[in-house]
Amino acid sequence: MERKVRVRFAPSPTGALHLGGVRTALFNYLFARHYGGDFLLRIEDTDQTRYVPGAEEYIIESLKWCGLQVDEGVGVGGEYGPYRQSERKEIYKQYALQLVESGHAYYSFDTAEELDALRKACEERGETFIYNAASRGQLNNSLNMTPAAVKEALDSDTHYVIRFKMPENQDLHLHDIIRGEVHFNSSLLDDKVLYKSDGMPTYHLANIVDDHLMKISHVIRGEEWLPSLPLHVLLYKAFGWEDTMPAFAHLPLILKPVGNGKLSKRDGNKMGFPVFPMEFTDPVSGEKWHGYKEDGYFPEAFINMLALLGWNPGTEQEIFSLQELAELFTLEHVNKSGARFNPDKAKWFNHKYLIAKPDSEIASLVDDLLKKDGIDFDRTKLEKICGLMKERYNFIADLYADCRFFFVAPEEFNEKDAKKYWKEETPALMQELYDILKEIDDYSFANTEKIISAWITEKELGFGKVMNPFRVAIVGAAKGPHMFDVIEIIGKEETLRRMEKALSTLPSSH
RNA sequence: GGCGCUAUCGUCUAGGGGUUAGGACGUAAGAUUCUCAUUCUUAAAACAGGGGUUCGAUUCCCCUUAGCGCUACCA
Repeated sequence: MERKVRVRFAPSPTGALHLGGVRTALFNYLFARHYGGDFLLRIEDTDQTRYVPGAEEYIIESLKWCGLQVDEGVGVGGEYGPYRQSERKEIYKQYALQLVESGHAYYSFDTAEELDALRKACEERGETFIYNAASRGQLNNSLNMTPAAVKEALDSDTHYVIRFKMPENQDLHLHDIIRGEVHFNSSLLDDKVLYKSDGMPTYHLANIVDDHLMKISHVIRGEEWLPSLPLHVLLYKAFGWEDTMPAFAHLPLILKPVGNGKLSKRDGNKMGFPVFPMEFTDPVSGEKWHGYKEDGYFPEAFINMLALLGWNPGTEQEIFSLQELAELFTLEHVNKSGARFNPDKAKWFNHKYLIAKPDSEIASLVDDLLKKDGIDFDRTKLEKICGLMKERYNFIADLYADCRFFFVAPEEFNEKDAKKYWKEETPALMQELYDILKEIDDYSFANTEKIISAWITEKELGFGKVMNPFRVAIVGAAKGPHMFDVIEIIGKEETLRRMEKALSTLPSSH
């Protein structure tokens, strides 16, 4: 049976989308692109208590920044909408009722408090309370009531939920594309709530109904859902949708760089790397979180890094465009074990993308920063600077910070470097160099190099003795590219001005 | 506790019944440059443990251990 590939990313708008979520979205996107299918975005907002205003917009913006184009769903539309679960309330109720009628589900009138007490009591006895065939006969539900009593309870104001009637002692051999066969026994599973007393479905019901209705062919989601797989498969069976049930693939989790557990929101601000694609401020707590975007990561680098977390191409290539990833991506190369996130490698990816960018593009990014600082700088020279300097940095902001001396004369000289290179004989030497520089009009690398090298050689001065203090005078510190490059860019006038300042500021003798 | 998943350098991973177990990040050393970086070279660094199966297991099976996940009227 050839079915059109249709996959969905179905986040819950309970806050910002974190790394793991973005990766799930990415894998779904790549899978869809690889097989020429559809990538849908569905918002699973069935828990009104955890709803965070702005989260949905954040998710959409993040996907956009990452370049993951949604084909169908919230914000895009499509023929299977609405794609926001809160707008599909009536649909779920109808399906929940259908399950009750077919005997696959039942009404449960137990209160949360009663159940909590039961769980606690069992725990104290060292037992595990499971709401299933073993216990449902003693509990307050429609299975133990006459039809009339059920009707009466339903008609009154009594709160109720609808639970799935988990079959007894069924061995389930389920298939996961990534993990192969996974085995469960239904006796250890519980009668999960499908329909809540507030009239909303739980994830389990809404998920199955929507995936069915939206003709989803493959469910690619995080490993945290693997324990729910038997319930979901049983739900498909109960509805009689087995033939069109999607295939399942459970992705390995992304773990903290250090310590135990999966990556969480908290790690971001604490460990010095973002966990969110973009900056996010919690509207309730006011807490602000870093984002990859604002921290200076290129979306391509961010995506590339994420793609290699749990997937590999089977070759030694590491740098891929989104396009290439889509061509190469298959679920066969996704691995099973959780991956520790490595912030250093994330920076390295950004470095790779930075140096691969044309100088003109970097220049325009740096120009934005210059404008912010109110500096107007020659664009051709700026491009040259970027070409000269980009190899050294991971981020544009760092490059800019280190290139400031090109744009503005150093306000002061690095004390350590000045002390190291500005020796007793230096002022005289620099004065001599200044006089030579003053006579030169062509400040091209080739010309200044020719003249100054000749002078150094002739006087047997040694390059270090001249170039190091010269650098301190011009750059302000012992860093930066080749000096002839530097003065070619800043030009004669500025070179002489900086020399004058150094000669008048730095000690004339020790 | 119960259930499930997982297990190759510090980290991400390739590989796979016989290999010098490969790459990348990071780390260290050396080389180079007028400085700082870059770059280049090199190095250290792994098959969790125990049983099987086999002529031969890191690879296949079992157990143990460890890690992770789930165990809500959250997703």
